[in-house]
Amino acid sequence: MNSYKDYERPSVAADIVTFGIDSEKSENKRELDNKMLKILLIKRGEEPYKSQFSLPGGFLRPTETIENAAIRELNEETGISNATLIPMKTYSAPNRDPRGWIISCAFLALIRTIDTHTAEISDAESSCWMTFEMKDSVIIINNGEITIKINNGKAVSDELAFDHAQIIYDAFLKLKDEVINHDIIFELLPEYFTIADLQIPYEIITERKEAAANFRRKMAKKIEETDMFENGGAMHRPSKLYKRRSVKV
Amino acid sequence: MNSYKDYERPSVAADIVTFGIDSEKSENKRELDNKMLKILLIKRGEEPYKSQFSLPGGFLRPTETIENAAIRELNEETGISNATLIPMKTYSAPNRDPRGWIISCAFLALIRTIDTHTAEISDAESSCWMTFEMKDSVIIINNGEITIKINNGKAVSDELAFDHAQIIYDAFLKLKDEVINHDIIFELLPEYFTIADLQIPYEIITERKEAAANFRRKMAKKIEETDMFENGGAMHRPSKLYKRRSVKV
DNA sequence: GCAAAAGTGTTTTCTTTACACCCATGC
DNA sequence: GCATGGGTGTAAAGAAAACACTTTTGC
Repeated sequence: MNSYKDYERPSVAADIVTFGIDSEKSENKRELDNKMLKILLIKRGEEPYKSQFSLPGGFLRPTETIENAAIRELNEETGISNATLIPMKTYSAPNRDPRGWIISCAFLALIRTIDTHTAEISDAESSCWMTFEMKDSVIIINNGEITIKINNGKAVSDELAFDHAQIIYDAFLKLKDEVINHDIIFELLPEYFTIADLQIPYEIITERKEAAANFRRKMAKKIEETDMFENGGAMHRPSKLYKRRSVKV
Repeated sequence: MNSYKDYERPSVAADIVTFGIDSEKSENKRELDNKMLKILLIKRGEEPYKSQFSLPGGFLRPTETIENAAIRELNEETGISNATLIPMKTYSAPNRDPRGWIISCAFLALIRTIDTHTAEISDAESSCWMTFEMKDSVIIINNGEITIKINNGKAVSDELAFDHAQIIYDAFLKLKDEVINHDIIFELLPEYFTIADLQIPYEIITERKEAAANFRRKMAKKIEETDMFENGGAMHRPSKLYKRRSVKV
C-alpha cells in the first residue's frame, strides 16, 4: 500500500450549468408573456477553444469546498450571487481538457429571476443568457447559435468547448428529473407567482403539456393563495398571485 | 487570469458505498427467508483511524476516469467485479482527511447477489458485509457494532473514519430516492426472483409497508412472469419466478 | 388441523386525464 | 363581439390503499 503522496494529482474544477426563466413582454396585451428557459454561457476569450462557448467555472482552492468554488466562480464570472446549487456528477475522462489533467465537478444552478445586468458585471470573458430549447434529441441554444446533438445519450456540439455539451445535456436531464420528482421548479420562480408562471416553465422542462385545470389541481397542495394579484396593470384579467406552501415540520 | 498550473492540486479519491441484499435461511421451512440490507465496509489496518471502519476506495490515476477508479478499487479491496455504479456528490471539506488535501467522489454501488467469499479475496485490509438498518434517525450497522446518528441532516459516528458516516447516510437517501423514482430496486436482484424477493427489499429501503396484493399490482407492469418456480425444494408453496420486463425501444 | 406464505378478488378512495363551460377584459 | 387567458365543474379512467378470502404444504 503506497502513501497518498505517491500519486499524481489532477487539477480540480467546478463547472456550473445555470438555468433561469426569462419573460419577454408580448406586444398584444391580451396574450401571455413569452416565457423561455435560458442558460448562462461564456464566450471564451482565450485558448484553448478561444471564441467558442463554455460553462462558467474555475479551479478549486485548498481552503474551500467544491460547492464554495462553484459559488465563487459563478459570481466572479457572471455576477450571480444567489443561485440554488445542486451537485451533479464529476467528469474525469483523462483527455477531456487539452491543457492537462483536469477533472470537473459539475453543478446545476437555478436562479429565480434573470437579471440581465449580471452578465455585464463579469470579468474578462463575456457571459450571457441564451435561450435553451430541446426538441427531437437536439438542443438548440440562442436559435441555433449553438446546437447540441444527442445520440444514444452522447452529446456533441461544434460550438461548445471541452465536454461541456455533455455536461449541459446531463444537466437538463437532471433538471427535468428533479422537477418531476422533487418540486425543484419553485427554485426557478420568485416568491410570488401566477399559476401560468408555474405551469409554462414546468411544461418546457418536463417536455409535456398539461391541461390548465388539471395542473392547477395537481399543484394545489404545494402552493398557497395570497390576496395579491398580478400587477401588470393592463392585463385583460389579472391573475391571483400564489406562493409556495411553507414546508411542514 | 492565472494559468491552471498556478493552482495547488488536491489528491482525488473515489469512495464506494456498496449495498446488497442478503438472505438467511429460516429454520422453519414454512417461513420466508430473513432478508437483510447489507453494506460493505472495511476495517482499517493502518493510520489514520486505524481499526475503525471505512468505505472501500482509493486514488484516481491519470489514465482512468473516476468511475474506473471506483470499479478498480472496489475490486482490489473487496473482490467485487460486477456492481451497478451510481455517481453521488463530491466531498471536499478542506479538513476532511488528516493526511492532507484529499477530496472524494462518492459512488453508490449495487450488487445482485452477495457472495460471502468476495470479502476474503481482498487485499491487506479486511472487508466485510454488515447488516444495515435505519430506524428513527439512527443507522444501526451489524446490530450496533457501528451506529450513525442523524441530526438535521448531519450524520455522526464514533466508529467510522473520515466523513464516511455522512457519505453512508447520503448514499442511503440516494438509494431510497432512486428506488422510489427510478426502479433501481432491480439492480439489487438476480435475473429471476419471486414477488417477495422484490417486495421485502423494497419495503426495507423505502421504509414503508405495502399490502402484498397492492404491491403485486403496482409492479405488474415492470415484471414478467416466467414458467419457473422457486427451487427451494421443500417450500410450503413454491412461488413463481419473475424477471424484469425488457425495456421498450 | 393449523400456520404461513402465494395468490385472487372486491371495495373505497384519490389522482390523472379529458373536456365543457363561465368570467373578465383588450382589441 | 371575439379572442385570450383566468378560473370552476364534472365525469371517466387509472392508481393506491384496505381488506377479505382461497390455495398449498410443512409442521
